[in-house]
Amino acid sequence: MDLKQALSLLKKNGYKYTDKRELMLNLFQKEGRYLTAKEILDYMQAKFPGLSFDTVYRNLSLFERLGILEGTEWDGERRYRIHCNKDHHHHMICTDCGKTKLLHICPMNGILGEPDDFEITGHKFEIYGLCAECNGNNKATKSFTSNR
Amino acid sequence: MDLKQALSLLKKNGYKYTDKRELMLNLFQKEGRYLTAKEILDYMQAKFPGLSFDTVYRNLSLFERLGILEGTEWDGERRYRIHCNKDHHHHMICTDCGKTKLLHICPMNGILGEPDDFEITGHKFEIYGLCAECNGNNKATKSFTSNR
DNA sequence: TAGTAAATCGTAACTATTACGTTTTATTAA
DNA sequence: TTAATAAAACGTAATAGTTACGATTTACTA
Repeated sequence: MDLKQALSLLKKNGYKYTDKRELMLNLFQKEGRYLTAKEILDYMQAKFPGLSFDTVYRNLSLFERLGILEGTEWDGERRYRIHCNKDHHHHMICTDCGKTKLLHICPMNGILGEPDDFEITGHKFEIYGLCAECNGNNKATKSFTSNR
Repeated sequence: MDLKQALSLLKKNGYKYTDKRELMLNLFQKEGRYLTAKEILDYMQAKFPGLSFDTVYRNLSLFERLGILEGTEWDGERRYRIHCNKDHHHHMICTDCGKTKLLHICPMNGILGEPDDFEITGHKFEIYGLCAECNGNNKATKSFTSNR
């Protein structure tokens, strides 16, 4: 998912293209990792000091609904990243910085037939850990690339 | 995990056996499904009107630490169930009532070797859906078995 | 360029969870 | 059996993440 696709998705569904949304999408594009609402707000307030959580959360859920972002949760906090354009995939996730590695395996392939007394609506497979940078306690690598 | 095991685990680690803990463990034992802190509090306040969230949460985290309970999260809420004594397992979970089915497959077996630039610390594989009872919108089945 | 529907602001409310000083209670040992 | 004490629970407040809402601003359209 790149900005052009996101833009046309917004337009197609009758949503407006604002400078806040542009900055937010740019951030996700640039980082390509899972971010928390707080991280997003902090980053965006550098450019838009008055930006509120309402705007961040509203857009996060809109973008997720449109398939621009994909979300998950760990350590009791919801996180989002730009949607990978792959058909169906899972992630290996660094729980420290949110960076991901694509997994090319889906455990659902090993589930033989749906049990007749249970209607499957979804599944989750994620591997958690520490990427090389975070494992080395290199705190500097956790900041936004734009701040380097 | 049954009550006797839980009891000896508490004793062995120097924790007290109180009537609140007994009721709480009984509830998990009897239900055998994922419960939220709120559900637990509601149930227990029938017997102990003054029971506080502090007690519920404190014991939940203690029981999880001791391996008496196992926890997960969905719909933005943390949930716990009595620990299955199986070695390593995953669950198919009814997101409506919290009932589970044991899965005898672990996707980690399909991961060939650990990538050298990522230290794996954990993983999560859960299948979500609706059990037969909840799928039939039979709301009555969602109450505690003790209240039937 | 005016109208309007959506987005944002500023802030409050809500929910889940954690924290803490005080009181009560289970356990241990005299 | 009782006294000592360490843990548990109570009552309540604080915190964190998220959602909600009326008023204002802004992007889009006709």
